[in-house]
Amino acid sequence: MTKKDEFDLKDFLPYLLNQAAEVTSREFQTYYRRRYGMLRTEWRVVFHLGRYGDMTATEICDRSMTHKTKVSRAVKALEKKRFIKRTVVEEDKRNETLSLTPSGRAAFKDLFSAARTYNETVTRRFTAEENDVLRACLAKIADT
Amino acid sequence: MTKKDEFDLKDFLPYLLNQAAEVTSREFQTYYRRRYGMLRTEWRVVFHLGRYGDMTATEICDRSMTHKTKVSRAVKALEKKRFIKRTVVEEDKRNETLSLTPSGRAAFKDLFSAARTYNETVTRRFTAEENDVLRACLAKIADT
DNA sequence: ACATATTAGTTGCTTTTGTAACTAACAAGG
DNA sequence: CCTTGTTAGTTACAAAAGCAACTAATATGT
Repeated sequence: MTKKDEFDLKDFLPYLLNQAAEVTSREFQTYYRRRYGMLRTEWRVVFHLGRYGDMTATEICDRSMTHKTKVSRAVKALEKKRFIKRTVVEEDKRNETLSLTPSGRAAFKDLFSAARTYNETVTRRFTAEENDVLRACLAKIADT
Repeated sequence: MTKKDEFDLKDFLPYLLNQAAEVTSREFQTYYRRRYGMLRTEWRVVFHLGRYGDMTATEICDRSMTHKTKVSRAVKALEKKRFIKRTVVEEDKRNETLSLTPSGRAAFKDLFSAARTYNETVTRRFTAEENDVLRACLAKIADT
């Protein structure tokens, strides 16, 4: 496949990954954008809080490998839209615990199920084994 | 893997794809950035011209699914850096054929081989079959 | 021939991101 | 205590991307 002189964009992983990521992101973003006016990082923050429970911005940064300024801005925007609230941690006032408001929780539930549905439509295009290989490879590439 | 209530970011393809794309792009961009001060779209334009021969901006847009403003700006930047030149097509003066200058060609050669090398280091982490499945899945997702 | 539509490419303006410098709270050693 | 260092998070400024309106050349229908 990677014969010396035939090396091609179709073989080049950074390119392939970008194209695939772009397509799926664009498709899924219509949900959180249209319905809730969220940006990608905002949706990611909401997902973390909804799926894994309250946590600080730094924890979200670590778990999702997202830069803190991105998360900081997402948190600010989500707060303004009343999807999340912050609580300063008394024991260490540098930390703020983030948690979903009722409407944040409702948005999460909706988007969570939309995410699962969307994911299934993509997943259905491949065999079980292909899906396993795909996810394993992606995970391995991602945590370098 | 996708049991109803265990649905997780590790299963969500848009997320996995983004993380993996981000990692590889970041790693590879050090080459074209440091060595030639190129941006991603600029490198992509150079790759197209070097690998597939002279073509117009629109052809590059179509082949790489990149928006024309991005390509337009990349072309402008590459021209300023003397990596490419434009030639208005006499038969239809709306078109301009893009082609690499000697130094553009040199940069392409260098980056092309860096790309192949980088790609091999990623590829080596998987079996031949895994690589086939991975690329096939990504290609299928990308052309939707 | 002429009004209308299409195509290639650019530009201006806005939104988003990246980088680095900053504040505030805490920790730890002398 | 008090200097020094670290950690959480923000903000200011610059780089990049997206979108929509634009010019210029050509094609098309009447």
